[in-house]
Parts: sequence; C-alpha cells; structure tokens
Amino acid sequence: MKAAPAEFRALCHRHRLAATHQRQVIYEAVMSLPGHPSPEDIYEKARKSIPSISLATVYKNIRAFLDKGLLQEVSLHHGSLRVDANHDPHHHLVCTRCRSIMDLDEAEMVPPRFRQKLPRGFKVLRISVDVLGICAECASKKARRA
Amino acid sequence: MKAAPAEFRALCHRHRLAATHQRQVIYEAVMSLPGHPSPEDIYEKARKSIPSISLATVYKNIRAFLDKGLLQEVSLHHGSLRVDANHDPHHHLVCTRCRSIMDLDEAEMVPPRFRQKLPRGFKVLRISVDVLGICAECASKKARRA
DNA sequence: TATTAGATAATAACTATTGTCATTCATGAA
DNA sequence: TTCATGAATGACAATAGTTATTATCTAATA
Ligand SMILES: [Mn+2]
Ligand SMILES: [Mn+2]
Ligand SMILES: [Zn+2]
Ligand SMILES: [Zn+2]
Repeated sequence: MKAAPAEFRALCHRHRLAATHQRQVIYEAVMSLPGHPSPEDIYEKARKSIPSISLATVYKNIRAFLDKGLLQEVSLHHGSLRVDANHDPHHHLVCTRCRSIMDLDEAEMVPPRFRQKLPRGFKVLRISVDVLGICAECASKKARRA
Repeated sequence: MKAAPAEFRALCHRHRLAATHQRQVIYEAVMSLPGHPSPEDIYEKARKSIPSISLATVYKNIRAFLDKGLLQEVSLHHGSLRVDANHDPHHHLVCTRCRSIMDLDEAEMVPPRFRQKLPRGFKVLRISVDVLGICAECASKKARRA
C-alpha cells in the first residue's frame, strides 16, 4: 500500500477521523475534481485507485467530511422538493439540524448586489439567499442536552 | 363538480394551462398550507377533496406551476448532492436550465448583511447565495434555436 | 363523425441515498 | 509488538423521491 502523506493523517487526526486508505483516496478524488462533483463523480474517480471501493463508502465518507466541515454542500437539500408560493421578495433561514425553513423578509437584509456588471454573460433571474444555521428550537434542545 | 372560481380560470388562462378541477385543488392545497410544503404534504391535503387523485398528478402539476413561475422551489436541487471543497468565501451562479454551478467570488458581490440583529434566536453559521439564471452557453443555445 | 389533443390514473422504472450486518482494519494502550 | 476495542468497510437490501410510460377518458376541432 502506498504510504499515506503526513498531511492527510494530520488532517484526519485533527478531525478525529481514522486515516484509512479509502478515506484518503476519496478525499484526493474530491480535491482533484474540478467544480462541484457529485457522489457518483467522486466514486468514479476513487475507483481508479481502488476498483473494489463501494459507493456506500463514498457516501459515508462524504457525509463524514461534511459533518466535520472539511467539505460543504453546495445548496442544501431538504430531503424533498419544497414549494414556495410566497411571491414577495424574501430569503430563507434554514436550520441545518432539523432542516426547517423560515421566511426572512428582504427588508431585513441588505439586498445582495453585484459590484461589477453581469458576470460571464450570465442572465440573472433571481437571487436566492439561504441563511444557514441553527434554529432557536434546536439550539435550546442542544443546550438542554449538553 | 364544484364551479371553478373565476380567478383560478383567469390565472390558468394567463399561463396557458387548462383549468382542471385537480389542478385547482392542488393549487388551493399549496396556497392553504403554511410554510414550504412538500409534494407529499400537498398530496395529503389534495386527497381531502379528491381522494382518488394520484401522487403523480400532484408532481406533474407542481412541476407545471414551477415551470410557469406560479411557484418557486425553495433551494434549487441539482439532482444529487454537490460537494464543494472551496473554502474561500464565495457564492454560486446556478443555471436553472442546465443546472451548472459556477463559483462567484465573494468580492464580486456586496456581502449580505442583516439590517437588524440575529432574527428570532437563529444562530447563523453561513450565508449561501445562489444567483439563479441562465448561463451564457444555455442563452446562446436558446438564441440559436429560436 | 372522425380525428386529435389534453388530462388523468395506475403503475413501472429509475436514481439517489441510507441501513444492516458480518468482516476487516486503525489506533492507542499495555 | 501485541492486543483489545471501536470504527470503517463492502456487500447488499431497503427506502425515498421522482420521472416515464401507458391506457383511458373527455373535450375540442375539422
Ligand atoms: Mn419562502
Ligand atoms: Mn463553489
Ligand atoms: Zn432546527
Ligand atoms: Zn446553462
């Protein structure tokens, strides 16, 4: 087996994760892929090093990396489609623990604006701001438990 | 069959949708439900009026409403989890047509700020801005086709 | 009337993701 | 260096969300 670079071992140790070979290969796959890869992309890449690796292991490790803050989810998924009939300009407070969604009136935020003109020929339709964090209810639950 | 209110007929006509009974019941279900209901929520509610309605009909109509802009998706889903290893503060340009994701450096936007202090005991962890629109490639494709 | 299009309902198929569990492995202590 | 222990893995099943297919019905059209 190829020697694991010290940096990865240190990274894992810092985050209290066992430095396994699979974990390292998955991590390197993520880092080597451009843009915002999907679990399937990462799986395909990791398979080049470990053909026997399982997709579930990839999912489990992505989850671990996300939990530890090594990676971030591009736009948080709520488990199923969530529909919004509110046409007033507004944003959302999203609890990362219970996934609850609350409206946040646009007036409560400084409206997001671009410094430059439209970037890279992109035609903007709307700007969606998700304020991610812990809702009051979850925060109190956690405090009580701790 | 209960007579369809004129407003719904007008709404459908404006968006080039047939004003069917099911469609109206689904629409009213969405409007009557608080917050950001899921297809399942809407299905359960619609079933109170039309017990025989199918979940597929609900999905199809939600999709139609989304396409026509009558409803919006809370945070746009990319089909699968997308992972981001970029730790620099940045936002995303998301094409609603091809679902491609591009990074947008935070410096290119006025950083989102709250006017008031933290709303409703919510502990903010991070702010995720999705700039939704049509990417250059899709725009040119559409132009060529039209 | 004959043809067509649109809507619905039932269901099959597909994709993404998670759970179970036996086996193996990493790690820190002795 | 062992060794005990819990964590991680892989095979696989299961579930959830969603989309596609199809037959049927109805309404509009020629
Ligand atoms: Mn909303
Ligand atoms: Mn990014
Ligand atoms: Zn919460
Ligand atoms: Zn595009």
